[in-house]
Amino acid sequence: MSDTTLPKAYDAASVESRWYALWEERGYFAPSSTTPDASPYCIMIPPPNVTGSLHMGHAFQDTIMDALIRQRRMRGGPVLWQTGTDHAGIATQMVVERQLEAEGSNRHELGRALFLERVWKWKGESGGTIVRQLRRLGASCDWSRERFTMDPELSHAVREAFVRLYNEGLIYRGKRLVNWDPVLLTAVSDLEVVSEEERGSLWHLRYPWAEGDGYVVVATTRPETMLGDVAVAVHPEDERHAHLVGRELILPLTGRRIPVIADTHVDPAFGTGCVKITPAHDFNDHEVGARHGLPVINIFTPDARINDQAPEPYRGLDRFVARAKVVEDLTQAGLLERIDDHKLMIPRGDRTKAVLEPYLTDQWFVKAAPLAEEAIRAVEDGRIRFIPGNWDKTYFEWMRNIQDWCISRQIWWGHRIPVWYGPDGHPFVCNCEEMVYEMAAEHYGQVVRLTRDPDVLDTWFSSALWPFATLGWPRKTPELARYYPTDVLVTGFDIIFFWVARMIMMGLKFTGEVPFREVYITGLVRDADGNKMSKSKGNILDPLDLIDGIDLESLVEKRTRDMMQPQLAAKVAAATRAEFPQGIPAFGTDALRFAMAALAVQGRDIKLDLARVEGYRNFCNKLWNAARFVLMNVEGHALAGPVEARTLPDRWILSRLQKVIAAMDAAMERYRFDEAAAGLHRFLWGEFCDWYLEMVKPVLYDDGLAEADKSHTRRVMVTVLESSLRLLHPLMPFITEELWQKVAPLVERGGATLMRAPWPVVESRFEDESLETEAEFVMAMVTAVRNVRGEMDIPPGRRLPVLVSGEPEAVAILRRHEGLIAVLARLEGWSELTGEIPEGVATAVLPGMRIFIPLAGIIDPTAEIARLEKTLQKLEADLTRVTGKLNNAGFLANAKPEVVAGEQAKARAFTEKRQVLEDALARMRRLGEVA
RNA sequence: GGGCGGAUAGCUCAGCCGGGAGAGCAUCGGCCUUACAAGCCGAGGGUCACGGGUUCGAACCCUGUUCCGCCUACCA
Repeated sequence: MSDTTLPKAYDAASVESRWYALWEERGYFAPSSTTPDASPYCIMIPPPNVTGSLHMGHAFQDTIMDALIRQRRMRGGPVLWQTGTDHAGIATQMVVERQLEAEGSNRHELGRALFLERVWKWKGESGGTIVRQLRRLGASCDWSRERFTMDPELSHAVREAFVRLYNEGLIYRGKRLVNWDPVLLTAVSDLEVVSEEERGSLWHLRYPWAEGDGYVVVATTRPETMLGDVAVAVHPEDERHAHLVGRELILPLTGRRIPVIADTHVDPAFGTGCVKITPAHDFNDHEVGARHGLPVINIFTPDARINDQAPEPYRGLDRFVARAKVVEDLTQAGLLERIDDHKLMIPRGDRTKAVLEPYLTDQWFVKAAPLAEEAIRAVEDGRIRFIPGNWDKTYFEWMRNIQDWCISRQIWWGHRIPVWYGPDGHPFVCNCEEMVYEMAAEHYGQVVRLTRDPDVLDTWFSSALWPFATLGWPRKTPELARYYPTDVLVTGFDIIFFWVARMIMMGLKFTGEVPFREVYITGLVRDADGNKMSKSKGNILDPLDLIDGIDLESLVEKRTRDMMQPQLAAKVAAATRAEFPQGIPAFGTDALRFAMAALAVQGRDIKLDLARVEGYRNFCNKLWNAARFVLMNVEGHALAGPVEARTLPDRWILSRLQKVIAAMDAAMERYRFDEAAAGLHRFLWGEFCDWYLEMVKPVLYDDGLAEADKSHTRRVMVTVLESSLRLLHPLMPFITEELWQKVAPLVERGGATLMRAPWPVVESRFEDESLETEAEFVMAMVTAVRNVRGEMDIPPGRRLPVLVSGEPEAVAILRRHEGLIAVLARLEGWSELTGEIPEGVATAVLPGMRIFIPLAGIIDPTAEIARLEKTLQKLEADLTRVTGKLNNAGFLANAKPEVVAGEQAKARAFTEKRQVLEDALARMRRLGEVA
């Protein structure tokens, strides 16, 4: 097969497999600059979970990042797409713990060191998956700079950040109520709590007076916590209860005397207006207790069993068992007033789904408010811009009410907190383990044993440093100087608080600058029904399965494997069989990427429509065949020198190309990837293929035409294709590279890779507005004839003669391009109408021109009458609307002059067209009667 | 409770600064026209959720309502 011959159909798999490895091998992903004064451009990838695998959200966001990166790279500046992975503390630890459980072991049996060894081993085994998948997407990130959040360099940055914040008093340790996961046995931050409404009960309990008869009724959704009650509160202005304040109650089951206190926290309108106060197990109660100097009685063990603070019968019981027993015992004692059904928000851990408990423990916190101040300002004054813009409201809302951030986790996989305690518990905080002993020796005047804090840091603490830590911070590296602040962050709204806000706080704190100038917030990728994709729903799609295709059985097996809730497997399997009876065909990476871009509408989630992906696979094939056509038609021919457009098609397509380049630039600038994709699709398919290549055929196939003229057309044809490939490359890297390698050398543009070819720029000398108008008229003429042909069911092969009459300019255009029009409309010939309109013609009307197609003998008068009536009907509606406007004095007085003129022109054209159609209709009716 | 977003063709979605409602898919009709049947040429299909307002003119601006989604919040 020669260089310029392509297979008949595009085969994504064979093309894609060739290019990525070569790009990577040759170092094309690393920053380099072809244009010395071009400014640097940098995007930090949101590091995916190192042991995770690629999902649709990654495919979506990575496509967008890669498109931005590839475009900027082609523009010539140094471009860095910093990549890497995250250690995902809790998630990864849980996976390994589950493995141990399956082996009948657990992490405590193994011990910390061996357990960590085991996690590292798991990271080594499964850690390659997601980066391999990222490569399949064509992501052109700089693998030579790949980072992992637990790399020594990054760990050093994490410790450094901790030490600096600690020394400034922005990190502190304190005994606080935190959200406690009794399954995982660790504290989690507010953000890791997912609260959802669940059905529960509201128990109304009677607390008897210590002195005298009677009781107070309090309501609770967690009766077991009454064992830790220390007071009952009423609102200070609640007249019903004012006289009770200061009296004492006997807390049932414990016998403890507890006071009635007054606090504004109580909502007098709710329930009885009396609230039980449990400072150790409720965030609000904790504050109330603190205000009133009440004791804090913790009744739970870390795994949420009742501890020894509670009466003997309850000790050791699980919280829910204890709940049942408390309720039963109160019932026995006649102290249960009633039970109401009640909907309430249940806080669960986002990983374990366990019901969390407010729990009193020693934890490390970041004092967030001072950091938030500057972070708020950065968005207010525009140093950081959210796209779409209204996300800043979400950001401000959270930032202005920010709570201190609990950063310590009682797990093992993560950055260990750089704090050591002396024999008396004095903390030594230091980035370096050796130095900390010197610090301690100095403090105590002798060498002492130190114990390191056992906890690790919240994963997001290290993620917050990602933009600068990956560039070498705290060292002052050239990379940091060059690429920081980075240009744009592309991420989902679900991690604005977790990650975006914290990067901004930390970035400003440690570098004095924002970590990125823009934040492009993407929507979520949902399934065809609009549901969030999740393993438990069984509606996950693996991007690679859209790329490579997958048969039904494998898909079912994949979706039902390793399910957290195996009982759902049958349902998932059935749904999968119903949705994909044939499995999923292979669409290829480029088609998937193009679909992602086309669907990337701002501020909206994506419902993934596989038909759309399929459509863009077809687009790949279309492009492939267009290139095939071009190559076939230039093979063996010399191309003319500089581009010189002589013919209407050549001049038209070049002019259109300039507009597409401008539109593409504008769309990418505004992060309107949907517009970018739609614009290229329309141009290449709807204009280049449907019209230009068809218009070129009569030129190339005309034996009477000089070779020199054909040569110019060939040049234009290749030039436009070559430019289009460059424009398309950011969205469809593989097919464009493959084709460009064959096409570009023909116009002396070849190079080692399209990745580093220059980005197209508008050449205004090719723009030609009036020529475009003329071309549009030509196309309208062709369409008009085709329309008649289609409606009349005249075989496409049948050549038709036409008669025209019209304004001289219109006829002149027809005359100038008669050959072209004849081929495209399959005309036998044309002549200007002189005299009467013959009988039995079909009529088409264009601005300034009437076209009559003699169809005597083959025309069906009934069909033509119907066609004309239909056209007329539409026209009448248009005309009524337009004349309505023109008869409106208000419109004439207020509308802009050009709008009025436009309406007047429309009215004239519509009136003229109506006349022609009415005449045609009359003639056809006569013919119908004769027949 | 507060905030944000959505409702446009059968489906998925565009519609920019207010000025003749669009695309892809699906449907219908005709085509193996020598790049492409993963294709070509045509066609049909819309009470722009509903009510009011502003305006000469509203899918678009204002307002109210309904429905759907998401985020957020301390009602025991």
